[in-house]
Amino acid sequence: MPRKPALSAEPSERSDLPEPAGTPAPPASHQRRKAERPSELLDAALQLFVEKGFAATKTEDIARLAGVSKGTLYLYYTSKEDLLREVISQRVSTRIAEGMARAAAHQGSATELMRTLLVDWWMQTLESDASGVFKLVVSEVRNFPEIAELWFNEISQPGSQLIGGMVQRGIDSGEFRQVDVLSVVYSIVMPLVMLCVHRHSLGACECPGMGLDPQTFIRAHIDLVLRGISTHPEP
Amino acid sequence: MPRKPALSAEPSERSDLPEPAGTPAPPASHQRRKAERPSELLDAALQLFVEKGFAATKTEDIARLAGVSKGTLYLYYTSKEDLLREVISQRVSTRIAEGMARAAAHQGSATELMRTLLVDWWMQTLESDASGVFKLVVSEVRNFPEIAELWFNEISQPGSQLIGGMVQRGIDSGEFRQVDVLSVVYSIVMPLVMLCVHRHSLGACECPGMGLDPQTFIRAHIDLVLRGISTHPEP
Amino acid sequence: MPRKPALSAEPSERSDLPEPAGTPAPPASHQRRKAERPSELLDAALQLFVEKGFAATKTEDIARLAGVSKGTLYLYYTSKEDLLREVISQRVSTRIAEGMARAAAHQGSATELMRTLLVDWWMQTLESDASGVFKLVVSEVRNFPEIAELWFNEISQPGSQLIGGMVQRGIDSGEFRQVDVLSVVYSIVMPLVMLCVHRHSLGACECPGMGLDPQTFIRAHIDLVLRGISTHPEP
Amino acid sequence: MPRKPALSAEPSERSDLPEPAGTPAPPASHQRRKAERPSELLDAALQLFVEKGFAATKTEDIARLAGVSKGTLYLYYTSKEDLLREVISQRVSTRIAEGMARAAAHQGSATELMRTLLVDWWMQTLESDASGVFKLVVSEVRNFPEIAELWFNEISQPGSQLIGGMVQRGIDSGEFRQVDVLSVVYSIVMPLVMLCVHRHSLGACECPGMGLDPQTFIRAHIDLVLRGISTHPEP
DNA sequence: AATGAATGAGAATTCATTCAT
DNA sequence: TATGAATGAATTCTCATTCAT
Repeated sequence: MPRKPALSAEPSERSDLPEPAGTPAPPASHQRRKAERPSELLDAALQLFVEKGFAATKTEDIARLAGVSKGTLYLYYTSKEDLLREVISQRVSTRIAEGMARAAAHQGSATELMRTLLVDWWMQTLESDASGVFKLVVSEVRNFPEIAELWFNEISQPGSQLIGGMVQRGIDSGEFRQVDVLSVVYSIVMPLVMLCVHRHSLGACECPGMGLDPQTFIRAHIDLVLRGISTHPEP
Repeated sequence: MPRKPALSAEPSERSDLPEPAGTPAPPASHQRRKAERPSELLDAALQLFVEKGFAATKTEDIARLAGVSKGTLYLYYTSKEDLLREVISQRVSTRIAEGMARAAAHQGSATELMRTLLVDWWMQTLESDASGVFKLVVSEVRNFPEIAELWFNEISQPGSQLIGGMVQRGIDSGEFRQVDVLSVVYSIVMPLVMLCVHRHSLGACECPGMGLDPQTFIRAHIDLVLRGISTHPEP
Repeated sequence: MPRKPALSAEPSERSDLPEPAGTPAPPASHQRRKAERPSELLDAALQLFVEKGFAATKTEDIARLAGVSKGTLYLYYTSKEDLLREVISQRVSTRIAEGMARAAAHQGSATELMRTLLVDWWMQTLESDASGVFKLVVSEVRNFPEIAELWFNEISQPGSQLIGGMVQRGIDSGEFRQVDVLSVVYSIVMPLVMLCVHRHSLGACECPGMGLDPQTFIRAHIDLVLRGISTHPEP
Repeated sequence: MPRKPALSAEPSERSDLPEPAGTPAPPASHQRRKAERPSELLDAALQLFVEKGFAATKTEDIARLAGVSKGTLYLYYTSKEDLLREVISQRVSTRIAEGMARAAAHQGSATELMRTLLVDWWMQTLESDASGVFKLVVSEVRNFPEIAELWFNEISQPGSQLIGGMVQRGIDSGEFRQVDVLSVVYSIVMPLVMLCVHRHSLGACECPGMGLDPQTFIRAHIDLVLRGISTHPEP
């Protein structure tokens, strides 16, 4: 029933824009649409679920936002809940994989790795749609136990391993003190997760805001933690 | 038919009966009930709103949990949304006031003040029902702009002032470096807010959990920050 | 890029090429299929309508059961209701014609004719798909007045004439008493119709069943009636 | 929100008219209605299910026919299917019990008993709403296995026992030949069930009809069977 | 002719709110 | 005040039918 979405969350998605002449015609619109629908629906669903919450989102609005009719949604997903599941598991997993690849490829010091990787990764995440998933999960887990499972298996656990691995590397190399790894991971991650959550809740309101830009905050936060665990804190 | 205008949750609600002058008159049991109804309804509403979210909570469930009938709820609150408003503004404000009083009374160093006050306050908050309000606000602000207002005026702003004041005190006294106060406030608060949010979302699931107890985390987190801003970090 | 229209499983679909003149050209297998489509659709529709009822049957299921796609169904029938009409009028009429032919050809006594013809005819009907039509008509006439017309003109009336004719023959020959012909016809037919209906309703359930095989029942029933109207009942 | 004026199909319902003075007021309308609702809904549901079939009946129509709103139906029955179940088990069981009581009380011959009891019972059944249940069951069993169970346990089995008992009584007393009891039961019952089914399907159409009145048919049918199994058939 | 993606009217069910008691 | 039966707008999901390919 649900079509396996099958395509990336990547950009350059959906050009209704006229193709440069000479380019072979795009695949027959019928077929092309079919291939893109699932992803378009997922985008629409994510946006609305994050903004309004699952229960307050109408399937018809998702469909309209994706540019299709009510019925079409059910050609690709069996239910609103199915859509919720897919939205969550599709949008973060790939990002985690990317992070792991980058960490594995890194040559320099743990401190350096963390400073660049964490800042980059979280900045990109924060600015992408994926950041909304954090708010969504936080808001809805208790209503859908299945989400908790998804979260731990596909996101929390691999994520902890990724960051914990970097901390451990620093301990082993003598850069960091003999801290409790897991505790540090949470100290690092929680404010950043919160930043994502914030962006889609209070941060999305007219109101004052927290008065500093995210990049500055992320950088400062990472520095703070690194200084906290470093064996040679810079003055 | 004009709805009773959503009176406050305060006791001594509208006794048209003249109190016997001077006599404290222990309230008759059903009188007492009557006086407590609003608060019981608020407790029930908070619990369910936090657990299921606003849209997914049924007014009937709130009423049942508070031990009254559906209709009764509407004698005290004009609508489900009214209940949401009240729930949010009632449960955190008092706690903030307490914190400010305690901070004002403190004599010793800023470091000392922060270490004790923040740990105590957040531990108590985390363990009380009030912690749920954080999750509730995070989940629902975007649907109810009014909540954002409540939040900033009654919670965020006074809270920032409380903590920012302590940081500033430390800077003035030379205990802390010349850091950006607001940035530090956020570094302090965000993980703690997140802890509250977490407790009512992923933390409420069966799943592994974050592996460390809250008190330890709070203490470690405050220490980390203090070390980060201190002019004389302990080794 | 127009997708090759996903042709049916059949090869060499659709030859626009002129057939070699003069050659009788045994119908290409796909030609045969094409010719049989309507009948296959009717079979599928009958089966599902009888089993689930008209309203609860999905056109897509009919199409699938007939081995074609949803759209194809509409190339042969204008609507689901059209299919219902056709299903009813096609499957019983032929059987009635057969019965009339056989009755006309018969030489012996009315008793003998009825004993053989009725038993044979109803056994064959009961075991064929046609038996389902009785259940279908019974279940759906009230929703489709048109069906009532079909029923009376094409089935009920000719059928009554067929059986009534045999009874009258027996009265005329002195084999039967001066009974009311129509009344006898109904006494004969109703249990047999009921047998068909039963086969497709309660008789199709797991449950105990009526404990006697149809042939025995039919035989016994006919005997009972014949004995009832006979001028010389066998002891 | 306009209150449904709540008039039932019943006459003299809802008397805004002044009650005759001195008459004790009818039970509080609120309460009285609550007590009658389930039965009114069942009546409405039976009528529509029998006429249109389960799938083609709209819950809203049932509600309207019962004089209530859509939502009210769900205060009494959990679903349309629940209504179907109840409709079937409530309307025939009582009639069977009545029949059994009467049979048990009978003193005279089996022949006499059957002639009077069967004719009476089936005439009453045929003319009551209960007759519709037969059509309903026949049309819907295959979609709802649960109905088959209900049918066998609450209707078919006790019914067979009731009639079979009478036949057996006649055999024991020498009135009837040594026939196969069950077979006779079916010969008796099937045309009568069919009569009920017929009344709510083809019999409800404008069309010619079967040309004889039910009472005559029932009488003739019973006579026919009795003559068929009697040891001393009257000429 | 055949396909199957898309549509949208329609049906079952839920739930905030009202109001007679 | 308190109750809970009743309401009906709103929401999810289905399915007959259409139509571009």
